[in-house]
Amino acid sequence: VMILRSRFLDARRKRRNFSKQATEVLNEYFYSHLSNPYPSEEAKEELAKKGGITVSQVSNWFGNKRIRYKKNMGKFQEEANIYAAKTAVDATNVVAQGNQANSPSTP
Amino acid sequence: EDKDPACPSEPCPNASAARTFDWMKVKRNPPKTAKVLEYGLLGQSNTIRTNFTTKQLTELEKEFHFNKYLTRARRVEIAATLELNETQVKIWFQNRRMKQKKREKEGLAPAAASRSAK
DNA sequence: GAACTATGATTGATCGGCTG
DNA sequence: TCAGCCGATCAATCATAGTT
Repeated sequence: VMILRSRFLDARRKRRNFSKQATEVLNEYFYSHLSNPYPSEEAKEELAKKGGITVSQVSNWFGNKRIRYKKNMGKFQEEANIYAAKTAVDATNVVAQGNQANSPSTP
Repeated sequence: EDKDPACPSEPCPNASAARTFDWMKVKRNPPKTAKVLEYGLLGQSNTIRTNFTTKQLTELEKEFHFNKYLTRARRVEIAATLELNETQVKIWFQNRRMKQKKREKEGLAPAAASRSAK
């Protein structure tokens, strides 16, 4: 019953941090959709493409981000402000409603 | 550029910056796997994620190769042999199938993957 | 270079929806 | 009506990369 932490055998765990570009794209999406940071499959594919990572990695990133963000919101305030200024689309409630012709403030 | 006056104290429900949305409040129910076993040492339920032993994992993996899906009978058998709940065995197979699918999906599209040549 | 922190991945288990 | 499955997610933990 002791340890047994034989988690060995997982040499596959050779982690590598994402590129600045990938992190940038992911954070932009996360903070611009802070009211509901759950990208659809299509959105994930889009993010994966932009960031040069796999869809699974995008999923892992959001999973980790959401958990860690809510665990310690204060720690992300600064980061939130930085990205909040970049892209602001999201409004209180998610969106949707049938309009889709123009986006108010977006270059 | 001034954002918002930031709210000093209180659960200011209207701060554009740090608002608490519903998804941040989501709480999962603790695992039912909490067994109070023989001893009456309950108190805090063992809301801990079961750690499968290497032996159990090996057997499960072996069975998985034989059958991706289990029959009720087989599940009961395996559960007894490995000293696990039927539910744990069932869930393990479910997760295993998903893992398999994920693997196949990924291992089949490495396509172009060259960022910047370092 | 040890000690601590940030972060990507893994995985047992939960949640909601669908189905036979 | 209900148990099993799927797909997504949670939550805790592992192991490594990056900081201090």
